[in-house]
Amino acid sequence: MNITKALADENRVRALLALRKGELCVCQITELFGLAPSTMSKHLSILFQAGLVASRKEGRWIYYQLPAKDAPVVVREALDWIKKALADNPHVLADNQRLKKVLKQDPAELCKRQCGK
Amino acid sequence: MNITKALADENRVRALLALRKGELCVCQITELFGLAPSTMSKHLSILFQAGLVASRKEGRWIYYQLPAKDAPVVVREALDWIKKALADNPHVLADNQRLKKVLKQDPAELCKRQCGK
DNA sequence: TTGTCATTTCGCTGTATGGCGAAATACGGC
DNA sequence: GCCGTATTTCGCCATACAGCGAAATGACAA
Repeated sequence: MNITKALADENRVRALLALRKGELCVCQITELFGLAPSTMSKHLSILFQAGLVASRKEGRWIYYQLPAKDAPVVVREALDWIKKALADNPHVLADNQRLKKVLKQDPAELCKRQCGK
Repeated sequence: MNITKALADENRVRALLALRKGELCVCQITELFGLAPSTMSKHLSILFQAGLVASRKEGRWIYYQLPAKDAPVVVREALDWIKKALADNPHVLADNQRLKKVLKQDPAELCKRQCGK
């Protein structure tokens, strides 16, 4: 039930799909969706509690990523389903495009800009 | 997204699992969960709009059932996932027991009792 | 047609949740 | 230690949604 509730919000699902290509720092995800850092943080925490993402600390940055292969079957199948179900969703496709641009920027500068807001 | 939202509510998921063994009339499902008929009706309508259940009219009764084999892949996989993920959920197991008792009763009498309330 | 009964729709209430900004926390650099 | 910065937590507001009962709808029976 944790999982289904976590998947009920569009932004959270889109965040999961954005992580397909590899881990992202919080400020990158925040930039990608244009939400407030506090909002994105809460979303990520909900995904984390559901076991749908893992996180890794590196200095001041926290990177979120999809869980490893040894994650529970239920989790992996949920993620597989989400990917298949929404791969051609227009929002997700647009996210892919915007993600490329975000990745081209220096994470440090992204973060600084967001703190300035 | 319709689907994930529909699966976000515990009563709706449990209703889906209750339909595994075969179709049920609205009053049977209502009896099973002890909710008001109007509440159960809304839940079923949400599941229906997500394509997660089908319905069949027989006289005054409306029977809900899991969708047929020709349902979209996304729907079938979502249902498979739900079944696997919650098969050993205590609520679901208890539902199974209560469902047996409900099925032993005459549907007509169930309905009559609920309207009386 | 009138009545009865199963289901849905409507109007309402209380709670859950997404959103933000401000304050708190955590961590590297000075 | 103290400052700057990334992230989270907290307090608040607006909206979404589950729940109910009452009224509306649809369908058989008399």
